[in-house]
Amino acid sequence: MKRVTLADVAKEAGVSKSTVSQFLNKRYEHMGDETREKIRAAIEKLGYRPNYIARSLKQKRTSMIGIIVANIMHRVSTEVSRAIEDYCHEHDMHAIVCNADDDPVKERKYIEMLRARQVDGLVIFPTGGNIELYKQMERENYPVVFVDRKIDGVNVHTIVVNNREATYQAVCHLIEQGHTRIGMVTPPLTIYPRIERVNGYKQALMDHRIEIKSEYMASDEIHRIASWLEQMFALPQKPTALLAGNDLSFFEAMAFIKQQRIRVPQDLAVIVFDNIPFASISTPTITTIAQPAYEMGKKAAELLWKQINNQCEKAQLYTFSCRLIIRESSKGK
Amino acid sequence: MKRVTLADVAKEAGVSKSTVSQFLNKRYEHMGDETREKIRAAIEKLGYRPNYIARSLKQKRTSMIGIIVANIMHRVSTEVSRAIEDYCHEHDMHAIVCNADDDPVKERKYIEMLRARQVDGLVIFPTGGNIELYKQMERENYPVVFVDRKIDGVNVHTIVVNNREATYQAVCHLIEQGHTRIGMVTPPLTIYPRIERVNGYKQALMDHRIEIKSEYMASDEIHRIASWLEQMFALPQKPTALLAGNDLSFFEAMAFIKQQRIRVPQDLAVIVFDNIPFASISTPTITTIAQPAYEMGKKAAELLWKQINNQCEKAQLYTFSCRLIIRESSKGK
DNA sequence: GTGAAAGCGCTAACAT
DNA sequence: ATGTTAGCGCTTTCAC
Repeated sequence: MKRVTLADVAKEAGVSKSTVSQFLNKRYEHMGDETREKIRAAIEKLGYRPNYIARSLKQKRTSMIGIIVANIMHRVSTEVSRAIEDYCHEHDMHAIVCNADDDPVKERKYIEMLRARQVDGLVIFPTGGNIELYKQMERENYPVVFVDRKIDGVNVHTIVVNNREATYQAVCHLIEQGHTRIGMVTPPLTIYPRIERVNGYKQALMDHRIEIKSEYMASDEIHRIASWLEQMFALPQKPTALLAGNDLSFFEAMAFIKQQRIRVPQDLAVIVFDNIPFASISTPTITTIAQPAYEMGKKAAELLWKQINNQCEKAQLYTFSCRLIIRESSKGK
Repeated sequence: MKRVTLADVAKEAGVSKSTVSQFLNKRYEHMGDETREKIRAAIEKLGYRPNYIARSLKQKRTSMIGIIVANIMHRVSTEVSRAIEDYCHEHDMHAIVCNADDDPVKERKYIEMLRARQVDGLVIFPTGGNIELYKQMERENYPVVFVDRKIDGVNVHTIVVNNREATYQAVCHLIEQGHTRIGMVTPPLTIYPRIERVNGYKQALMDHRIEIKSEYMASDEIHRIASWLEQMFALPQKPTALLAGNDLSFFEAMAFIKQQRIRVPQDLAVIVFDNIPFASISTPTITTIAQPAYEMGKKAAELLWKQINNQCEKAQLYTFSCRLIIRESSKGK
C-alpha cells in the first residue's frame, strides 16, 4: 500500500514538484491551462491526497488550535467549545478538545502534548494549578486565551462572566419574591468564579439586611453535597429557596430534593447558575443564570486568531454578562 | 523566538543528534550514564520540547485517531467518544472528535481532513451517504470501525445495539402494564437503527394481537414532531403510553407533554430509547432503554487499535444489548 | 556506545 | 510559466 506523493503526481503529469505544489495551494496565477489540467488529471488518476503533516513541518503552522477545558461535564464548556469550533470552521482551522478533569497534572500534560503537536494556539479554562507554565507561554508569546477564570499575575487575554453581579441579581430576585431563608450550594471554593458567586450571594443578603447564616451555605465536593443538604433541611428554619452555584451541584441538589419529596416551587424555589439543557421542559421548570457561552467562545476564538496572525492587542479582561432566566419555580414563598 | 531543536540540544550536550534521539525515545540501553545526564541537562537548560510533527513525518504514524460522530447532540455519541478517549489515553494515543451533523458532505470533508492529517485510524458513526468513500478505505485497508449503524456492502468492523429487540421488550413491558394504545415518535426513518426500533415496536404489538395504527406512529423531522403529537392526542382514543425513538424526539415530546399539561405517568407512560442524563432526577422519572455506550466505545477503540497494529481479525458485526431501566413513570394505566 | 548521513513529503526562494 | 534546490526537525540504518 504505497503512499502516493506529490513527486509521483509531478512525474505522472510531467512537471516539477514545485508546480504541483503551486497547484495544490491554488496559486494558479502563472500556470498554463494545460499544465493545470494535466496536474488535475494526474491527481485524480493516482488518487493523490496531500500530506498535511509534511506541509505543517515546513510551514510551521498546523491550522489547528487546542481547547483545554477544566471539566467537560460542565455544559458551558461544551457550548463554548462548540462556538470556537464554528469560528475555526469559518477560518479554515480545526480545534482539538481536551479535558483536564480539574486536574492540574492532566492540564499540564495536555498543554505539553498539544504544543508538541504544534497547535497554533490554545484556549484554556485554567485549573489555576500551573502558574509557571502559563507564565512561560506568556513569555514565549505563545497564543493563548483564558476562559472562565482570571489568573492573577498572568497577563493573558481572559474571558469571564460577571459572577458576582449575576448571583447578586438572582438573590435579589428571590428576596423580592419574599424569601429570606435562602440557601446556597457550590463545589469547593477553590476557584475564583465560585468565590465570586458566593460573594454576590452574601452581598445581596447584606444589602437587604438579612443575616448571613453559615448553616445555609454548603461548599464541598460534589459527592458530599447531599449530606450538607440533609443538615440544612433538618434545621427548624429550613430554607425556602436554594441557589446552586453550578450545574453539577444543581444536579446533586435536585436528586436530594426529589428523594425528600420536596416540591418545587411550592416548598422550595430553586435557581441554578449555569445553562441547564432542557431546564425549560423539565417539571418543574427551573430558573437559571445563563452564561452567554456562544458569544464567549466566539470572542475567545477571535482573540486567539488575532494572536496567531500577529494582530495582537494588549492582553485584556473581557467580562460578559449573564442573563437571569426567570421561570415559574422561583415564584415561591 | 527561535525554536529549540534536537540539533541544538545535541550541540549543547556535545553529542550527536542520533544520540539525543535515542534518549528521547528512552532507548538508553547502549548509552553512558554521563551522556544521559548531559543530554538531560541540555534539554532542561534549553527548555527543549520535541516536535511531534517532524517525528510523525518520519515515523508515518501520528498516534492520533479520529472520531466522526453523525450528530454530536445525541448523548450516546459523546458517551462513546468519552470511552474511546479513555482507551486512547491508556495506549498513548489521542482522539480528535468531529461532528458530521448528519450531513454526508461534512462527513466526507472530515474523513478527508483527518486522513490528510494522517490520523492512524477512524471511528465513524456513518451517515451512510458516502458508500464509495467507505469502500475505498476498506480497499486501502485503512483502519476503520463503524459504530451505531451497519452499512450494507461495506465490510468493516461494526458495532451496533439490538435496536429491534430492545424496543420489542420495552413495548412488551408497556403491554404488561395494561397499555394497549401505545404511540411512537421518531425522527425520519432514513437509517437502519430507527427502522429497526419501529420494527420492534410493531412486532411487539402484533405478538400481542394489538392492532398497529398509523395514527399512533409519527416519524418526521424533529421540528415537526410536535404537530404530529398534536394530532395524535386529539384522537378520541388517545394513547396512554408513548415510546420515543431517540433522545431528540423525546425532548420534543416532553415539551409537548408539558405544554399540554399531560401528567406523566398518570395520564401517559413514557419510555425513551437512549441514555438521558439525569432521567433519574427529573420529575417524573423516565423509563429508558439504555445503550451500553461505554462498552461500545471501548470495543470500538480496541478493534481500531488492533487494526492499526496489524492484529486485525476479519471484519465482523458486534451487537450489544440495551438495558431497559424501568422507573415509575411507566407504571401507568 | 556514539556519530554520519540519508531521507520522510512538502514548500519557498531563486533561477531560468 | 516552470524547474532546481535547499531545507523543516526528526528517526534510523549502518559505520566506527
